[in-house]
Amino acid sequence: MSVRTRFAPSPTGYLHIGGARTALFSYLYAKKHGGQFILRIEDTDEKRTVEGATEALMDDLRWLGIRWDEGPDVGGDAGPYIQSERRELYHQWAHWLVDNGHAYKCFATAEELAEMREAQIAAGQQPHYDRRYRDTPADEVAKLESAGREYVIRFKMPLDGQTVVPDEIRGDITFENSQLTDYVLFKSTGLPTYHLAVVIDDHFMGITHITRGDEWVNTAPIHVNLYKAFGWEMPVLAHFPVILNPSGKGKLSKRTQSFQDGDTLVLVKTSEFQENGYLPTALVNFLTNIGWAFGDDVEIFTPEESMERFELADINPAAASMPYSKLDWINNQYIMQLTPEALTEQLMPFIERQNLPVTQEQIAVLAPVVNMRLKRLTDIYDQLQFLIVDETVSLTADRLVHKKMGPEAAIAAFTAARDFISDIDDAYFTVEGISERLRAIGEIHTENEKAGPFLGTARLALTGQKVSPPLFESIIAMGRETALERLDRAIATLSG
RNA sequence: GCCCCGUUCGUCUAGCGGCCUAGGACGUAGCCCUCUCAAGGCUAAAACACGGGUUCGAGUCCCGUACGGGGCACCA
Repeated sequence: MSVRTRFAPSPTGYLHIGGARTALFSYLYAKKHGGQFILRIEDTDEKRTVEGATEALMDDLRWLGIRWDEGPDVGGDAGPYIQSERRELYHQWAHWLVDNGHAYKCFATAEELAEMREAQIAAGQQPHYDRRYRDTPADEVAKLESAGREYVIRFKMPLDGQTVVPDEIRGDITFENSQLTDYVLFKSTGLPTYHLAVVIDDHFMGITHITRGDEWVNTAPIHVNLYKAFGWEMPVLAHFPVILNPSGKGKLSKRTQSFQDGDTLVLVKTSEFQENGYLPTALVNFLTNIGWAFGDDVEIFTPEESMERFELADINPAAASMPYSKLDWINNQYIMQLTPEALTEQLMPFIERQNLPVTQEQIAVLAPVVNMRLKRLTDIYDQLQFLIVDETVSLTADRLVHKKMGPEAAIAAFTAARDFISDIDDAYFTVEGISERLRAIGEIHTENEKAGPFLGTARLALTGQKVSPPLFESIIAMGRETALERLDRAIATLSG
């Protein structure tokens, strides 16, 4: 039988980075075995369902390159893939459980339950449902029902003994049944709770491996007992460790927090990563490295490569925090792998978004030399600074004179450079065409015949910055006119 | 509080009883390269939470303690 896994988010907002990793691991595992990866939307909580969230979730998954074989948009033989469209099925099986003695109707009202909890707490007990309707006689139930009383359907959990949850990552986890109670399977609203829906859907969708975050470990005994009650074969279970805040304190927040630099940044929805200049390929690589390792000391790899080795049993069960600085490094590695053309293409939307006065041609000139300077695509803004604002206007003479050159030599060098750039043919106004000569000019006019000092002041004169992208590329990017204008200004400043 | 899970450099991890004087990566520091900044190369500092067992031998197995995380809804 082929492996089938699923990712089953609730449509309550954007894809959380932890959810993205859960989806990714599930996807990798299915694909490693040539199986299917299914997307299912769990919208049984009407109050929390957010309009448009399903589309947003799918967009985020697509952006990451995670493709599902069956799902709400593409369909499939086991559909529908949205739980709210499967009400009949849940209703039918919930009542099957009641009819077969595995579940019962509970007529307790919310106030009644609240009262019960208060009393338990006052008595120093753990608050828990006291199974008050578990053994209500059939005629009594019928009476309550015909009186129009609302009810939920609760599962008859075993009263004693143990339930063993076999987990692919952690091994067998044993729970004392006396610690558990009769959970609600079917709400008075006519919709199932997660526990009922997940078991029914996973069964009828032929899911072979249930993969999910480990916040579900404690409720897994319900699922195990439900499978037993239904007489269905239990899929393999794997609970992934949670991702912690960068500080290592607490679960990565679900709230959208503002993007901060350094260790404190906490990002949530995937599109936030996109907006902040991360490549999906890099993010996927990064995420795969949390809780799982490629092996052989390899850090950079494609999803296809990781698929060959990916095993659920190899996942590290310990919670991990997000190593964001490593994300930046990986992102930079992927940016450097891009061809200049591909990088230019990635960069242009960021230029357009900010409405910067920079052309695609200029980006293309700089792409090959700024790629290793970009941790994030948004770092391009810093690199482009000299094209966006002209800071050379505020330069003073003393800043344009290097101590190894002196004022005379500086003027001579700048003049030579100006004349050269002014006279050169268009065909030679290229990085190759100008670099050798400009370097030579620097060497001639400097004490120790090193080009460094002149190139440093030239950088300042031409970009207005002490730090800039490589000088020759910057000159070509700004164009002859701008370069001459700025050199003239420098010469005037030095002469004045 | 109760129940589950976890604990290797600051962080992500390798390690599945002897190959470990504990390996890699990020980050940090230094050096080299160099037109600045990067990138790249080299080097350095940096960890088996603690206490008991088991064993000829424990980072690796068992128990306890501490700490961390998760869960205790008609939410998922």
